[in-house]
Formats: sequence, C-alpha cells, structure tokens
Amino acid sequence: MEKILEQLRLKGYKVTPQRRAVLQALNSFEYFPTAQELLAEVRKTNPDVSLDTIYRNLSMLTELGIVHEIHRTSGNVYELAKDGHHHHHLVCTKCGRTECIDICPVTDIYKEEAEKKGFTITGHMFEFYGLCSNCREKK
Amino acid sequence: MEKILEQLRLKGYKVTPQRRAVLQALNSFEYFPTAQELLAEVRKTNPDVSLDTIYRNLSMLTELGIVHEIHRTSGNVYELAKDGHHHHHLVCTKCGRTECIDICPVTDIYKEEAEKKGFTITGHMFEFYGLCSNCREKK
DNA sequence: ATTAGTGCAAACGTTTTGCAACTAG
DNA sequence: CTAGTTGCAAAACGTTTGCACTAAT
Repeated sequence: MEKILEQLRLKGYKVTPQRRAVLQALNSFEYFPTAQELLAEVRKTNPDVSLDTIYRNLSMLTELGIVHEIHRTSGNVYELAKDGHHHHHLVCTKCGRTECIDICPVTDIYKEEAEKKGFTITGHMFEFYGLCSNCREKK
Repeated sequence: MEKILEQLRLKGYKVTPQRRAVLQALNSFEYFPTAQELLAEVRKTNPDVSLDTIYRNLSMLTELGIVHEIHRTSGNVYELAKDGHHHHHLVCTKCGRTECIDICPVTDIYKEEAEKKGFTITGHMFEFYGLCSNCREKK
C-alpha cells in the first residue's frame, strides 16, 4: 500500500487524497468491485470524489500493472494485483463474486503452437464460470 | 446454414430476410465481427436493416447456443458456433483478428479444485493475447 | 388471422473527454 | 511555481427498450 504510493511518486505521479482512497477502497473488497462500487466506498471517507477521478485513477493504475481490469458483460471490474502472483478466477454467474484459483495451465506448448501460425503470445486470460457456494444453496 | 434455419422454424421462430442475412454475414467473416461490422455486411444485400435487428437476432441466436458472444474491451464480438467443436482463441491485441487454437487444458482437476471451495464449474473461457503475423511484421 | 419480427427513436449505463480551477511537489 | 490532478458537464459508445407497423406462418 505505502509501497505502491512510493512507486507512484518515483514515476512522477502525485499522491492525492483521492488516489489514496481509491487504493484503499480497492483493498477493502473481498470480491472485485466495479467503478461504481469503488466510488461508493471512496465516498465513505471522501464524499466529494467524482466518478471520473475513479476512472482516471483506475486506468492509470491499470497501465502501470498495479491493477488488473477484468471485463464483464455489464462493465469492468478491478483487481488490485497484490504481490504479483499469477492466478486465475472462478466467477459466479449469478452474483458475480470472484474467487482465485492457483492453477495455470499455460506452458510453452501454447507459445510453440501459436508461433506455428505466426502468432506471438504476450498474455492470456483464463476464467471459470459457475455457481459459488452461496448461490448454489439458494438454488 | 439451412440446418440452422430449420432449427429455428421448429422452435417457432420465423425466417425473415433479415435473419437469413445475419446468419450469412456471420458466416462470411474470417474473424469475429462486432454488431456494427455485421450491420455493414448485412446492408450490402439488405440496405434497410437496422442495428437493433442485428442485436435482437444476435441475442436470440446466442440464447439458443447457435452463436457465441465474446466480450472484448470495446464491445462484443460474435462467433458462429459451427459444428460445436470446442476450441480456444488467439486474439491480436492490435487488429483484433482472432484465430482458433485446438488445445483445451481443462481437466477434471479444475472441477475438483473448485469443488473444494464449494464452487460448481459450468463453463470456462480461455484466450491468448498477442500479435498476429500481420501486425508483427508492420511492427 | 395471428404472432413474431421489424424500423424508428429515444433511453440506458458505462466510460471518456475538454476545460477551468486547484494542489502536491 | 508548475506540472499533474481534480470536478463538472457534456459527449461518446455499445446496447436495450417501447411502440406502432409489417410480414411470415
């Protein structure tokens, strides 16, 4: 958290109360929030922050790799890329809650297979969809 | 193609010129088109078709599983689910072209791992991002 | 004749932008 | 001081909706 702020300062970004609040809010969710949800969270402490500030900070943080932007049918959600450890997600199709799963199947075989087609792989996305324990019970 | 139309008729859907044109258009792309691109293609033969008709047909076809809706940063793209054979995609981050890759890493291990967390997997999404042969050359 | 499908226009929700005022460094 | 940042308002964008009209069965 302070680490991130230091990282920003080093790159010439200023540390504003809004920016602090966005990072803090990102940290406070147990699932991946939307921009709107982040706004609501941020406004608990900084009532005057506007939605565009949320978006501007998110896209800046995403560019720096500090945040991951994940696309969902009804808008994006944002994940604080803690400790940079690689994982994938279980996404509940009913409530949208997201859990992490620590398996990644990507090996060099894929890169080789892609290279055969002249395609250079730079990244990947791997997600599972289904029902979380909560939604499964409620049926 | 005629097969799909028959399938629709059986379920009580009507076969309109617009619907025919949408399916034909879907078939004519070598990459996965957006709704706008489909509209342009459809209008080559049916100039008066409107964008909402494209959307309405796409969501109907998606519900029936005839079409796959794939989420991209700047809107959805649509894939005609030919022959139902399972595959994944290489997506060019520069031009958006999409190629298929015939490897799927999903095994029961994932379902088991997810079940440990009380999560029931019903589907997954696996995509690679990078540069296609075309965009790689142009640098 | 009946019901599904269409085009139009307007609405919607998310995200982006231009701008003048502000503030952290 | 001054470059980066903010809030506001308005726009952009993809997508959805209500409605009266049309067309496939």
